[in-house]
Parts: sequence; structure tokens; C-alpha cells
Amino acid sequence: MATLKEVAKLAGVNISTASRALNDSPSISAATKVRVRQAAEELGYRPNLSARALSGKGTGAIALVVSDIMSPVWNILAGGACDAASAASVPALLYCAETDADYLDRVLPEMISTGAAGAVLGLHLSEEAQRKTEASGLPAVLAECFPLAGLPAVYSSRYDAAREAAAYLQQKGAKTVVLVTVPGFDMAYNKGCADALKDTGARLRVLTGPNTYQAGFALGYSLADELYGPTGIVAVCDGQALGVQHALQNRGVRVPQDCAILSLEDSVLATATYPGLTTMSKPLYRIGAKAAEKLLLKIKGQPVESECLRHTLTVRKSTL
Amino acid sequence: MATLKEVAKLAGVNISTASRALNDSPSISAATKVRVRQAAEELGYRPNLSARALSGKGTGAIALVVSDIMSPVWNILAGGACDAASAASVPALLYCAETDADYLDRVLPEMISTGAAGAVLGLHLSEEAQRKTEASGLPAVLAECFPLAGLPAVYSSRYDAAREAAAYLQQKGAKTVVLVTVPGFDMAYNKGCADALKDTGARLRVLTGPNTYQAGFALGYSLADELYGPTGIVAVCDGQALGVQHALQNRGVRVPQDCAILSLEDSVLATATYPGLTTMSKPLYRIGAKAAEKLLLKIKGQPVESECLRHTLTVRKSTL
DNA sequence: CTGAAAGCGCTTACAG
DNA sequence: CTGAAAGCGCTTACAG
Repeated sequence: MATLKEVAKLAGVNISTASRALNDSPSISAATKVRVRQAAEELGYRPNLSARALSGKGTGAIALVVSDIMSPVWNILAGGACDAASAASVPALLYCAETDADYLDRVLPEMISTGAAGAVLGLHLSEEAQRKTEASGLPAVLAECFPLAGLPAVYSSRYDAAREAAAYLQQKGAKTVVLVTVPGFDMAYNKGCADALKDTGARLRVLTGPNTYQAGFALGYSLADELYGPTGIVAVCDGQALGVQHALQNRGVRVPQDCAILSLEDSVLATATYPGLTTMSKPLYRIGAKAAEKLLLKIKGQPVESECLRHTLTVRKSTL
Repeated sequence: MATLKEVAKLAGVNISTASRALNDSPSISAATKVRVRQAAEELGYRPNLSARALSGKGTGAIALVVSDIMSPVWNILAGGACDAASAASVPALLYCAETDADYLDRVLPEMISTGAAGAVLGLHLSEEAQRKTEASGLPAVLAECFPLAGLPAVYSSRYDAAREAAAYLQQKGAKTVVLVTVPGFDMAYNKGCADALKDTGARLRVLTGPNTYQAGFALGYSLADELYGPTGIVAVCDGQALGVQHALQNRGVRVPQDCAILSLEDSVLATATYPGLTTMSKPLYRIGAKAAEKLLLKIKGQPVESECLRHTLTVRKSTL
């Protein structure tokens, strides 16, 4: 790789002039800039980011941490953040951290050591983890994680999604709404459903199980025996939703006629099934992208605010 | 962040001694090593990777390039590579490149500029792109991409997967095997199926369409009219396979009794459907992990060989 | 508008 | 076994 020194030599200027020309400093004559740029072009010059980092500017690299890149949900968020980073031509470092402890003990120190300019935090972080991140001084913005400390976040409202989903099903005729969720998950889902059904005469049931297709299937199988009258299911994850759906269909329950199903995710699973799964889709790609954009602003010292992005209802065939 | 200088001061040694102690140089007394390490621990010292990179060692960061992190296939490969990198505690830079041109014009120069020590190339690269990568001097290993130039690769055999899939269906009674593939895809799939059916009396049909559920659905719909006798479908991707399956079922074709379906991927889609999709699964996670491990070896100067990893047959309910 | 110099935090010959 | 010094490739006050 050509270095700045060689570029400067070819352009016949001092290395510091070359540096300024390439960084578009206002105190450099247009003629010089042109000359230096041509030289850089000719040599295929690419700045060494490590050197740049060391001399003050930082590599500009941002870290992207998600709980699991292999999940068909977090990978979308990562995709949005990655695209935003590449649009701004800053490198993106990928980290996976499944637990708070792993994040705090391993990932956070590693990010700092690597010289990341900031981090997009696309995973569920406790208040303590959020506080410690802020205390570390590393600029960070949360992605699809509710802000509990001072860090800004880009996220979608689970409460709203659940409330609108339950309301939608109730309006379509459901007398019973079943919320299928995961033990330990955000209670905002429960509250949203409950609020939507208040004073409607429809009742709410809550079923919990692991976030998997198999668990949903088991839940659906037993649910089939207890279905009386028009029912709507709000599932917190696509996998669960499909498991429930297939078990019900297997037991002779017609979807959506006897029982409608709506998921609060919107992964590949939602479209690759028949009948297609209706979803209140989280804008994960945009959340990832926006979080990265805000991070870049924050790194530049600009103030950034938290932002709640709207989900959108995508009606497919699992609801009326 | 504490610097090496502060650690050295606290340990009462010269900075170069501190550096060597931390890097476990053989020419440092055990007692000194202990002292320096305690000092580092006490200060929460973390080496500045940019500085290290600049002074010769490289950041050690490896680049991870995939065609699309949002795909439920490539994200698994990325997950394997990411885990391997973190096990070796080297940072992983994530890049997405959908085309050869984007890879060559944007990603490759960026990786070099960022000072990546090497790259795991988890995308389909033409011979030219492979050659240019090698010429760039950046250590690289291909992941799930057939080696066409000098770069080593970790991949699975498409020919074998297709051949075994077709043979399996034929043995289960299929008189016609339909290969559902994507225009422009590797012809090894076609050849594998053809070879498997040679001299069996079973015939091969090839249908092509985009790699999507919708395209598969359309294909399946028209295929339903032309089904005579026991048929087996080998689909190159899960999305297509499911589309075909659902369309057939929709048209009254029983899966697997009238028509068996086998996919050559094994994404989340395969398990989150009913009946479950039988697959000849590519070991994508292991491919990603192994490619990263080999890359790390290659960076250290050790010779590495290409390796073909076996797929495994996962029988679910879409075949007899 | 441009140049000479210092410095970022490390590693690694070179002495001792 | 340890220290003093040079150097990696940049950026940025400080002079001029």
C-alpha cells in the first residue's frame, strides 16, 4: 500500500500538506488539492486507519453488538446498521453477546480496546449494563432496547404493537384474545393487550412458553381443546405463532375462520408459510440503520434524542 | 484507558519490558511478568489495537464478508466465523457485498485500508475476484464458495448433496425427480441429480425460478397439473421448497405421499413449517467457523488446505 | 497557504 | 533478563 509520504513526494509537497489536502482542509489551495488528489489516485493511496486512529481521529469504526447474529430477527437489525455504516464508509465491528454478563465482561472492554468510536447496541440490556456503558465513555445508542439510563435509543413500542394487535383481532370478531409470550418477557405486551380489550367484553388469556416453533406447537395442540367461540391469538414471535398455527390446523381448527393469528415480529418466517402470517411488523432494518446514523452524529458531538419508530400492520392470510 | 506507559510505571519497569511481559516474551523473568500483569490488571489495562497495528503486529482484526447478512443462510455462516473470531479474541469486521463489482471496488480496498489482517469470504466470488483478492496480498479463505484460483476454501459439495438427495428420493420410490433451482446457479446440482438417476429408470426434470417463496409457490402451482406418478422434488433453497410445497398442498397434492420434497439448505424455515422440511443440510455454521480458524492460521504464516465439509441428511416430514 | 516537528501507543531490533 | 531508541503512518498545533 502506498503511504501518505509517497503521495506527498509524487505531488511535490510536504506530507502535512498532503494530509490536509486529502482531508479537504480549507487552508489549502485548490491547485494543491488537485495535485495531491491526482497523486493519491495514481498510487491507489488508501489511508491507514490505524495510524489515523492513533493520531487522534479514531478509526471511526463502530461496533455492532447483537445478542445473536444467527437469529432471523437480529440479523435484520444488524443489516440496517451495517448498511448505514457502509454508507458513511466507516468500518463495522461485529460482536455477539447473549447475556448482560458477557456483554459487560467481554464485549465492552473489547470494543474499547479495539478503539471503536462508538457502538450500536442491538440487544436487551439491563439498566445496570446501560449505566455501565454510559460510564465507560463509549458513545452508544440502543437499538430495539428500551432506554433505562441516559443512553439514547431507537426502538419500537411493544405496548402499542400489542394493544393495536389485540384491538384489531377484537374488532374482527374475536371474543377471546390469547397472548402467547415468553416467560420473563416485557410485560408491556400483556398490558397492551389488556388495555385494548378493556370494556369490550372480550377476555384475555395469557400463555407462555419458550420462543420456538416446537414450544408454540405444543401450546397450540393443547389450546385446540379449549377453544370456544371466535378467538384471536397475538404471538410475540413468529416461530411461536407458526407453531401454534400449525398445531391448530393439525387439530382441525380453521385459520383464520375459527381462530385468527397475528405475530408481533415479521421475520422471513412470516412470508414463507401458507397461509401467510399477519404481523404487526417491527421496523428492524430501519431501527438498525437509524441507530447507526444517530451514533455517527453522537460521535461527532451532536446531541441525539431517543426515537420510537412505528410498527406497521401487514395483513396476510392468518387473520380475516 | 490506561496505557502501557502507566502500567510500566506502576510495575517499576521500562515500557519495553512491560510490553514484552504482557506478550509473554520468553526473555522476561517470571517475577517481572507477574508484577507487570498485576499492574495491568489493577489499572484495567487494555492494549490499544491501533497502536499495536501500527507498530507491526497488525490489529489482528479479520474481515467477514457475506453477500447479505439479512439472509437466513449467510447469517449462520457469519455467526460461525464471528464465534471463531471471538474465541481467538480477534475483532471481526462485517462487510456485505452483493456483487463481484461491489466487492472488488469497495469492500476489498476498504478491508485493506482498515488494516484487516485477513478475510473470510462468505459469498460467491468469480474466478477473477478470487484472483484479484489473492493478488492484493490480503490473506483470505473462501467460505461456501468453490475455490477457482489459489485461495483455500471451506465448502460443502453441491454435487454430492444433489446426487444424494436425488438418490434418496428415487430409492423412496420417486419415478420422476424434479430439480428446482435458480437460473445461473451452479450446474453441479443438475449434474448430481442426473448422475444419481442414471440407469435407474427414473427421469429428471429441471425447473428454474428466483430464490423466493413466491417464485416457488408459482412453480408448484403449475407443477401440480403435470404430476404423474410418484414424484420427488429437490429444491436448492428452503424458500423455494416451501413455496412449492404449499402450492402443491393447496392444489390437493399430498406431501409426502404423492410428492416428496427435499431441500438442499437447512435454514430456520425448514423447522418452522408443517410438515417439517427434509433437508440435506449444509454445515454453514461449521463452514464459517472453520474458515475463520484457517484464516487465523494462514495469517500466522502456516499453510492451509481447502476442505470440503459433509452435509447431513435431516429427515423431517416432507419425505417418506 | 505551506512546512518542520511533535506525538498518538505500541513493538522490536540493538545494546548492555 | 532489561533498558533506551527508533519507527509504524498519520494529524495537528506552531511557525512562517
